[in-house]
Amino acid sequence: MATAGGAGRPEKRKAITLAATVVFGREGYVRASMDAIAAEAGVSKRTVYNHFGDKEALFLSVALQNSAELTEKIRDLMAKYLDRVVDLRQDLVDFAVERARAVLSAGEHGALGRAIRAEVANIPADVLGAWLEAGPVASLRDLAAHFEALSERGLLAVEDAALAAEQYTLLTFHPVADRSFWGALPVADEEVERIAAAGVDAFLRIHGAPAPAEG
Amino acid sequence: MATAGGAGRPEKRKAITLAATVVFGREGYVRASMDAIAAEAGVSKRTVYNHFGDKEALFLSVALQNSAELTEKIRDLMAKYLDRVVDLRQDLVDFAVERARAVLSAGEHGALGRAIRAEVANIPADVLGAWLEAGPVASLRDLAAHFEALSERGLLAVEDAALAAEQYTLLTFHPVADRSFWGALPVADEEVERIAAAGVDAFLRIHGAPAPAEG
DNA sequence: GTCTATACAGGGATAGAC
DNA sequence: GTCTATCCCTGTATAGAC
Repeated sequence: MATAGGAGRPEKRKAITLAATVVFGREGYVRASMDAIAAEAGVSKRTVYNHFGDKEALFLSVALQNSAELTEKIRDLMAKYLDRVVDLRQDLVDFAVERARAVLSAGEHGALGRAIRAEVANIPADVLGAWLEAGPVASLRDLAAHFEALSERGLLAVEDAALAAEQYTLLTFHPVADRSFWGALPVADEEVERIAAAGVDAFLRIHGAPAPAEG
Repeated sequence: MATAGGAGRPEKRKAITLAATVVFGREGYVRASMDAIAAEAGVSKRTVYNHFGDKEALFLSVALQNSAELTEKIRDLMAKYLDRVVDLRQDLVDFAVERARAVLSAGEHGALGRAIRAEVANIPADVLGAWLEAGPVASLRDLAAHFEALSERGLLAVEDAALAAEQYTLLTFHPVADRSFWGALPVADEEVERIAAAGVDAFLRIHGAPAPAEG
């Protein structure tokens, strides 16, 4: 018997993964059909089952992969905006805007995250834990590390870096996630920018370094 | 032909509404079956169709009703904690805790909200607008009015009351909503309290009134 | 030996008929 | 209130093709 998640043409496997990400993201877990995923991937349904066993295993597999990819993408954004900071406020705003775009972009990574959140009650606890660890928790830790570094440089006055990272996310990302229902509906670019700016201003009131004495 | 949403024994209608709220909240829209709702209500499936037309109309009907009820409940909590404030910080913390409980309580109102959020892409724009207006938007407006009043009393220093209301919600409610996935998973009481306290502290750093000069 | 194509068994859903 | 028509989905089986 073919092993679920076992071998096969890696090319096909990749096509299935991508198709499943798209279809699960668009339709949600229950509405998505294995027929539609096979069609989207351009392979036969049997091939999907040979590679992934059953629908649930396929979903969980692409969920974990998606989570890791998104974390990597966000890590790149942090490196771009938070490593060599010159204008802290502007960099925090730009990072917020780009992260919201990356996570909540309609067609891409964000959509699957929404499907996972909708199915959370039906996901085994250990898989959910792995998804969290590879995704949101990892990003939070990365951001906390950056805030700690910025604090040591005197650009922030952060006591609890993990708390600060969460509050930055709450103030700059969640308003967009909320308005768009985690990417299901579009949000105008200008609104994302406005939200980011207001969120960063609030964040700096909580955790900003006191202005350096002049003269 | 029986009018969808028309007459019928109001007793039965109420039982169906309650049953639909429970089953949709527990299973989500797609998984919930009209059989299960009829059984939960203790009526025949035919009666359900006579009262509400079809599955989607039933869902949208209970969604709107649930949204309005939850708003009313939160309004009561605001009256309890934010009308006659003596210890502002404590009252803000208590309100945050109780609101999180009310909205995210596993079995009750919160569960249906999660189902609605999961189905947002399949809900007609006008119904979604009505749901928002009766629910989250109304609560935000109520909270902003309270913050304005507190500001006039000198207990807060709020410039933009709507923004302050949103930030309070972001800092005290969203961390719980996020951890519990909008009520799908339990969150320990102590954690809710810890989050509320940390959120209120951050909120007061943004919008708190400067300490009155003593002596 | 993996993939395609198709057909099919079994279950469950909505919605309507009687 | 039961019963049923119709449809769709998952997962398997049965063929043949590269």
